[in-house]
Amino acid sequence: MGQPLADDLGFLLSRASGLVVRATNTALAEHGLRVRQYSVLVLACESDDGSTQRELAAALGLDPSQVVLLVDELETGGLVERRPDPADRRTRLVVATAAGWRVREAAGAAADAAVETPLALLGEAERERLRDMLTRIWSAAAPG
Amino acid sequence: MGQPLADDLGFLLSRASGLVVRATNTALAEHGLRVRQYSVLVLACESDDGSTQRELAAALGLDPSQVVLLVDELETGGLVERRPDPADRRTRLVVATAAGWRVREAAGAAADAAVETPLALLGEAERERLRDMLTRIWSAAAPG
DNA sequence: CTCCATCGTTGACAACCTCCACGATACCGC
DNA sequence: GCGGTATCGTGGAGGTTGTCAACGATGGAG
Repeated sequence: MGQPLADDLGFLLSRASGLVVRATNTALAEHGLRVRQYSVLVLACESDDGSTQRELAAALGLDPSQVVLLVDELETGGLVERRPDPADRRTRLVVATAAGWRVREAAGAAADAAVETPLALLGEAERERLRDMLTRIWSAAAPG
Repeated sequence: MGQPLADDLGFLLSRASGLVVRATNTALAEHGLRVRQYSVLVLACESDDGSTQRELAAALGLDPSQVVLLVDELETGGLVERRPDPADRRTRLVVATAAGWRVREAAGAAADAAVETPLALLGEAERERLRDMLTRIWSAAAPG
């Protein structure tokens, strides 16, 4: 990390991230979700035939043991269910329920609105550029 | 948070942040520091006449109660000291010691090297642009 | 002098991260 | 088939972080 802390990308990254996560968390609280749970729910909605918990962990950058609890909570809330994988009896496929889809939609809107404040100074072109850079940071260090 | 999770800036931000923080943490471990402590140390080095813990908390985006422990640990390690503020007996000015400067320099080099991997795909011009955007995200929501 | 704001500090509690271990299952070489 | 090895989900331990509410001490305004 170079000279002024204000120029350190790692620091700026984590500070901005903390800010956005905090805003999102309070917005999601009305829907009974935290960001992590919401992320899992969204991923579950995205794959029609379900996702392995290992896949979820890899996509989220989390330890698989964390995903267990998140899916537990979502399953308890009836937003997601674990189905047996017909091709591999070790894995459980996580799929969103109808209720999960509804909550995901409402929570997504709330989260979008909440993030609008911190991102207010960025135009759509810049956001796209930011997305691209953040994705490349991930791909530069992730094994896939 | 819009449709695909991979396009969600909040998610991308926290995932990239986690990645970089993890890499930095392991690099700083050799110097007996964690990122948070390192951040405080750098800020302490930046201000000649010392910083209030409240100022540190605001700059870092942390709760003041967290700063207490971080400064405690740095002080125990002899990297930083709390001086009485001649102008205000409530506050304690945090300043880096000579040892603190040395460790900051070595740790900074290690951290720089560690972050190089995840940032490998970004050129210097892009990094500058990223810095600018992250700073604007912060300033859009921070009360200062 | 009184009332109120601010500073550092402490404590409690939840969330998160990291790592290790286990049983169950799959896969590969033979 | 069979045996060794790898992978999956899960659980637990221990440390770090985030959030919030208090407290005593001090400063500042009226």
